[in-house]
Amino acid sequence: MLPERLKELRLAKHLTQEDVANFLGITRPAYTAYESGKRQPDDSTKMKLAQYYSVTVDYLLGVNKTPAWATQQQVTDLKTWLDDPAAMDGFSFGGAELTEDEKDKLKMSMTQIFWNRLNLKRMPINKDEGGDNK
Amino acid sequence: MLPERLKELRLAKHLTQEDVANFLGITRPAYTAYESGKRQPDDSTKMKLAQYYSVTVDYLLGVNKTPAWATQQQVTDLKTWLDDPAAMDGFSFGGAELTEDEKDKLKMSMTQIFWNRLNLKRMPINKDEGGDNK
DNA sequence: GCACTAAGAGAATCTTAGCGT
DNA sequence: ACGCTAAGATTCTCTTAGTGC
Repeated sequence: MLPERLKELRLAKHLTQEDVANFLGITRPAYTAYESGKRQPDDSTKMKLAQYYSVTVDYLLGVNKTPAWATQQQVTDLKTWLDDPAAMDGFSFGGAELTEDEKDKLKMSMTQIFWNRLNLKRMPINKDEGGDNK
Repeated sequence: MLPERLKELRLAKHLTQEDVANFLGITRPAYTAYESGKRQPDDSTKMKLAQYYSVTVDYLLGVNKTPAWATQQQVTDLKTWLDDPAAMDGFSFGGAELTEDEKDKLKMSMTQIFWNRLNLKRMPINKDEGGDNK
C-alpha cells in the first residue's frame, strides 16, 4: 500500500524520484526501492514524507482501509454520512473555512474513528485472566 | 516518543508486556525492546498496535507534536479553539454523540490539519528547476 | 535524463538463555 | 510473576556500479 501512495503523491506534484530522494537525503535507488516495495523507509523518513505531502502516516501505510469484518450496511452508512454536505457545513477552523483537501483529511480521520468504534463493540479489550497454568 | 506511548497505553489498559507480546505474536524481550527504545517494530506491528489501542499510527510516532517553527500566538490560537466546547458541540456521528476519547482523536487530527495548513503557507511545494548543471 | 537491478558492506532485528526485582 | 540484558544467527537496508528506455 505504501508504494502506491508514494508514487501517487509524487506524480501529483510532478516530482521525479530524484527530487524526493534529494529531499530525504538518500540516493535514487534507495527511494526507488520504496516505490517498488522492496524496502521500507524508517519512521523518521516516513514522517518526513507525510509532512512533505501534508498527509498522515496512517494514510501512507493505508490504515484507513475498510476492515475485513465490515458489513455492507456499515460501509453504506459511513459513505452516506461522509458524503452529506451538511456533515462539515459551517465547520470553520479558527475563522477560516476548510479546503477540500482538509475536508478529505478530516473525513479520513472520521472514517478511522468510525471503524474503531465498531471494532471496540466487537472486540472489547479484556485482560486474559485465565492462563494455561495447570 | 513511541516507547512512551506504548507504555502509557499499555498501563492504561492494565496489561503486562507479555500480554501485548502474545497479541503481537512475538516474544517478551522483543516487545520490551520497543518500550526501551532499543528496537522499532515494523509497519505491520505498528498498525496492529494502533488498532489494538484504537489510536492512529501518527499518535504512536508522536507526529502530532507542536512544530519547532510555531509561534506562541499560533499555539494559543489552536488551544483556544480546541478547548472551546462549542467546537464539537452538536457534532454527531451517524446519530450517536462522540465520546471523549473520540473527541480527543478528532482534536488530534484537527491539530495536524492546523499545523499542515500553516506549514503549507510557509513552505509551498515547488519543484527545484534550477539544478547545479553549470 | 529517468527509472530499475545486482552485489557487497553495514546495521538492525528476533529468539534463546540468563539475571534482578 | 514481571521486566531487563547478552550473545548468536537471521534478515533487512544503503551505497556504488551498471543496464534499458
